[in-house]
Amino acid sequence: MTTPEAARRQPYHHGDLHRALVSAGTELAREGGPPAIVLREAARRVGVSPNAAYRHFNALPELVGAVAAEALAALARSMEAELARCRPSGDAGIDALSRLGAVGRGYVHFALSEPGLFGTAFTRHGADGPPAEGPRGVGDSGLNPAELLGQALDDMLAAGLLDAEDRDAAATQAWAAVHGLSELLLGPLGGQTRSEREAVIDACLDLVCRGLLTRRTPSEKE
Amino acid sequence: MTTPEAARRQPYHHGDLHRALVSAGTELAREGGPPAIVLREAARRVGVSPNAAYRHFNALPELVGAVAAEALAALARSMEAELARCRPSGDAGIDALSRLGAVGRGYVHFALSEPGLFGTAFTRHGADGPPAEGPRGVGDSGLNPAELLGQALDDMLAAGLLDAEDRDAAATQAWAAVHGLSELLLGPLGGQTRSEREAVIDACLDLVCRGLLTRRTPSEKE
DNA sequence: TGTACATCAGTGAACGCGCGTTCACTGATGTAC
DNA sequence: TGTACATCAGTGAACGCGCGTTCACTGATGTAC
Repeated sequence: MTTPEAARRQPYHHGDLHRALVSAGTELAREGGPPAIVLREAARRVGVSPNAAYRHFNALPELVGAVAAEALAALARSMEAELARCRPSGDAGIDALSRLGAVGRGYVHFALSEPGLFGTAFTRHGADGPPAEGPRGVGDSGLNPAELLGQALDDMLAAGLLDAEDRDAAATQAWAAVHGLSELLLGPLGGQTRSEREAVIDACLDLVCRGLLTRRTPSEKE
Repeated sequence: MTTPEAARRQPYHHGDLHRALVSAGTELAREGGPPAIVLREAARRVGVSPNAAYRHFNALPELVGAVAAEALAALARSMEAELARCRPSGDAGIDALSRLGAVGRGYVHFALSEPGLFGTAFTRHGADGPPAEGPRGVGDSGLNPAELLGQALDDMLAAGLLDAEDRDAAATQAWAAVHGLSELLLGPLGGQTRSEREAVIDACLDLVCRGLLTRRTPSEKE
């Protein structure tokens, strides 16, 4: 009476092929970085013919763009996870600094644990198409990585540790430091032990904090 | 009597095909980064059949490795050019800091002016083969980029601006900062004017210097 | 409640492309005698 | 000074591969009446 289970395993309509293809593409990116995002292989993994993808994406770059957004979201979640480990100390300044450090650690840890996705998040060959509908690349907090950093810097502003006019420059410099450290640890500086890496990360975050703090205009030191 | 010029334009033996292929590969990398380094296209540009390359390279990754060394050398030369603009002030400390800044500026300027080569210099998929014969990736001074940075840090040591025990960490942190800034300016922070970029670069180098200087153990402040 | 039909979401086959690499070969070079 | 011959550095043709993309198509869905 009933159709054999084996025969109905693959219904003609997939249901949510768009999402499935993005997931498969994300898995490919995780395994081999941006160049591994291949339309035919994504379709193969989903169990669908290659051309079916063209119902959901105009062309490959659009899929790559969607995967990049997914990678950015994963990065944001890694930063949020590190932020969640911060315990309030009662001192606004100490808390702001520890949150800034958490943001940076979450960033570098993500790069080290998911190098393929990390590379994809900042690929320069994503979808040059539409500017995306709705928020993209955001974590559970609804903020993307850049916004999470911005929030930490706002905390420092509120705590009086940073001048408002230095905020944007501080964002660039902090981002550059953790991004460069990530790339270096994945490349020319690879092959360190876990504890060596943690020490290097801490030292780097420390340098950024000291650099930001010593920028304060002397007249405002309290 | 003489063979027509047109007929002898392409002698059977090229003369220095190895070097010619590396040059062509470098040009490809300049135009499109690591993925643009394609054996067949390099041979095409040199005017030779694709398989001729196999007299000089075991396989593609070996050519990529040779191009990466070329890219590192170009990076070293950019750093040397910036170093050459430093004029001695008479004060060893000021000179050391200005040389450190020059190293960093040369690095970032190279990334911005030759993004394809910059990406190739640090590609993680070079020749996994022999460890290279003789010095590779060195500039006119005979030093590679990492060694040029090391030299600048040694100057700071000599000037009493840096503790010996902090040297290696300082190298990592300075490298990370300029490397990350380079990637950011080429990617998510692209589209700035020339003067905006220079200001960002100066601010970033400034942060690194202040971060390094404030690390000195208080007891040794003179 | 039933049915015709527009629309949607897939399939199967094929296209042209450029790639890395290998085969058997040939033209040029240089060295021993 | 001349010549045989080993060696070197190229050629031409072909291989198999996997890719992005397009074509005409068909099976499933849902809606108007």
